[in-house]
Amino acid sequence: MSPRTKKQLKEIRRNRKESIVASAMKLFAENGYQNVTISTIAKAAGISKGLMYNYFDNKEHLLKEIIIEGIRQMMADIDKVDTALVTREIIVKLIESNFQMMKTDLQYWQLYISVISQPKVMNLVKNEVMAMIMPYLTMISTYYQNKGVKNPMAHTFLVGALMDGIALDYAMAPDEFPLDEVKEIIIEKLL
Amino acid sequence: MSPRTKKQLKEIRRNRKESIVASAMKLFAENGYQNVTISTIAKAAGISKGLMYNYFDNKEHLLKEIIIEGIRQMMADIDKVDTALVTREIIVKLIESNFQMMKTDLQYWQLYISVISQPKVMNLVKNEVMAMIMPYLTMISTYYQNKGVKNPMAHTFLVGALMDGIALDYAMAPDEFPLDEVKEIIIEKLL
Amino acid sequence: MSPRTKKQLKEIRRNRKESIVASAMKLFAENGYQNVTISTIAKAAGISKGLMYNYFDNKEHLLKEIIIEGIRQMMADIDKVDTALVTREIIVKLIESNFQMMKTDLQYWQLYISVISQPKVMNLVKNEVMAMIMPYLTMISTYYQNKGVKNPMAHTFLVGALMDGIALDYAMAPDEFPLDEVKEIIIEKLL
Amino acid sequence: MSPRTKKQLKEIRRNRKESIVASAMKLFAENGYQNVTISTIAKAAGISKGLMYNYFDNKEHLLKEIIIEGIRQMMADIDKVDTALVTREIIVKLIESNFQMMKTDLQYWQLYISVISQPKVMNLVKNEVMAMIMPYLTMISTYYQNKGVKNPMAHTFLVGALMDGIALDYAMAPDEFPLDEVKEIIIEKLL
DNA sequence: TATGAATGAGGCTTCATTCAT
DNA sequence: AATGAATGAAGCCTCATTCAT
Repeated sequence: MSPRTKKQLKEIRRNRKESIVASAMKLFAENGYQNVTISTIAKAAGISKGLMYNYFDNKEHLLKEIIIEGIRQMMADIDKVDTALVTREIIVKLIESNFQMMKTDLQYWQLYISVISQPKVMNLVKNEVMAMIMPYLTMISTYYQNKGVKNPMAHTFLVGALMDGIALDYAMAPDEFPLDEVKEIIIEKLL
Repeated sequence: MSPRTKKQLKEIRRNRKESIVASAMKLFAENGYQNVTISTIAKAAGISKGLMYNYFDNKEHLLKEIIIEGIRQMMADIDKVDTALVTREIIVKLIESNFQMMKTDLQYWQLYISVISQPKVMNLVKNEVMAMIMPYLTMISTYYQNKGVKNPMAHTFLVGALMDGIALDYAMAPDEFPLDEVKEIIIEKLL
Repeated sequence: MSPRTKKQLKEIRRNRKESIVASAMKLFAENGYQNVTISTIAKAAGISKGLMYNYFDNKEHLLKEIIIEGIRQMMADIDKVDTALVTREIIVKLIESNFQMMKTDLQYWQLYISVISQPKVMNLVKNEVMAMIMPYLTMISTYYQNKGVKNPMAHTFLVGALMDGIALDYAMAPDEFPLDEVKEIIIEKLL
Repeated sequence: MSPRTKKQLKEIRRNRKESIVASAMKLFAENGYQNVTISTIAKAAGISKGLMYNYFDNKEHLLKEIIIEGIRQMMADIDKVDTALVTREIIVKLIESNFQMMKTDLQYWQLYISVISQPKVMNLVKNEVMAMIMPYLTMISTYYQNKGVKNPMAHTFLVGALMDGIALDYAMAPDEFPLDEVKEIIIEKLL
């Protein structure tokens, strides 16, 4: 029998990788990075432990790739927002995008929260996360500056913390948290 | 030497337990629950590994007690706030208390955050945490009700999430986060 | 294309095998048997991991073949020495051949030494090695006998040990070991 | 029951450590460092895998300690040789000491050989081994200098290599190697 | 013949927990 | 009550070998 073609192999690898990432993301989000073993992920993905290392160098890299992949996907959404202008309208859109993503990608947000709340784990992906967040923080900061508030930086930190806190609480009890109403209050009172 | 009285023994036990909890809390907060060994805690508390199990059934129970003890201590501070009335003044005091505690007990907050952000771990202490937090959430809710806002519950959730988010971000970078300015904005725009 | 003749196929196999052996010998010598993976060898030989097993039953057999092949090659050189006569001149030539090979095939000597110094591994190739070395030991022994020394066998062992020791030390630090001067001393004092 | 006294504990540790070192030395010597697992050593020493790490930081440290301990013990013997003078008599004694040790501590020599012949392993203990050997090499070098040979360094290297080679061959087949006769030849022809 | 995905045993190490003293 | 030696179950990772294609 002849060996599989390059295309076939690529397809196999893509599928496997996706299934590993999906399993890992779910497990990491539910239990925290440190409480999930490679063995568990492998089992959840229906493959052997050893094969994990055919796709990821090690556990850390797996986490990193998941975080980065998540960022990339969400960016694809947010990037429809025009980052050049910083009108109130744009900022509102940004916030709304963020809320929308929390609903859509709950699991990813759970993971994100579980990562940033554990310094040891956060350090693994700090750079990537920062690179992702920075442009938006800059936009918000600019917005408050233009608006002429006394303390634009503090406003920015507040909004950032608020979004983190909402993610945290929403992820903890998605059915109870009144995401939309909270969003309205933010838009009304803080922007 | 005459044998120690029961009372003395009890006193020793209490002191020792406190010293274990103190050591463990510090270590957990600094390094994360998973990265601290029983051995390390014992050394820090000046006792042997084996003796630890004379005071705590296992590592998980130790964590539980620490979380609960931490909340109790913080509540003791807050309790000086009069919970019967819900004037704006009182709520401001409540918020200020909270910010004060973040500064004072940074380490504990770090631990608290890292715990609640992991669903599986959170479940271990959910009931206790909820029971202790509830009265304050009720106060805030009542306050917004009295104030006549359209959506008191959502406001309450927002304030709760905000405090969590601030704790999270402040714990992550205490030197950069403008705690006091943020507090002022909250009082001004959200209360 | 017409199907390759049996002869051609055999030729391909032979070449491939040689290329595997060459790659493996180099890698084993540089890194030690245990520190080289089948995967690495395959890559170095420009073939796939799976195909390796078409040429060698397993890693151990590969080592065995390498050792034996190495000895065969070196013997081929030595064999130009006339083993029928055992004049001093011939023995000197033998020793000089040996020194020459250490320089030329340093890598192989390193491997050889690392193999024979581990009893369990040595046993894998003991017979082959012995069979190939024996004739030369016999020559040396005969030489000392003819020379009328009191203890020809001991002299032979000494020379054998000396050659092994030189290989060992020279392989360990080829730049520092004064191979030529040492050779001169041997010829002068021991032959 | 009261806990064991410091003295008792020390005794326990000393015994255990000795038994581990003995098992490990034997196994390392017979199979080579890389072919012996911690698990095997533990089993041979009659203890659990985990306990190994109560006595040695890791496998490398275990090897190091064994090598160093072996060196220390042999030094204790050799050091009776007066290293200040370098008369022929002294050098002869040195060589004889060395031969004596090969007989007495065969296992250790086997280990030594298996270590120096594998670069990767040798690097772990290079410094310690060099420190051990250096003084004697210096003595020998001085001896040949005093004797006025043309090439004292080469003579020293030769003797060093010879001792290594003898250790190698003797360790490989202790019953066949004519240790004493070889020694006599060395003394007669090389000193 | 040829490929590389896939397996699974096994290696090193850590650590919560137990237990003899 | 107190100690720390001892255990054993994992955890991460590697790699020789197999197998579907």
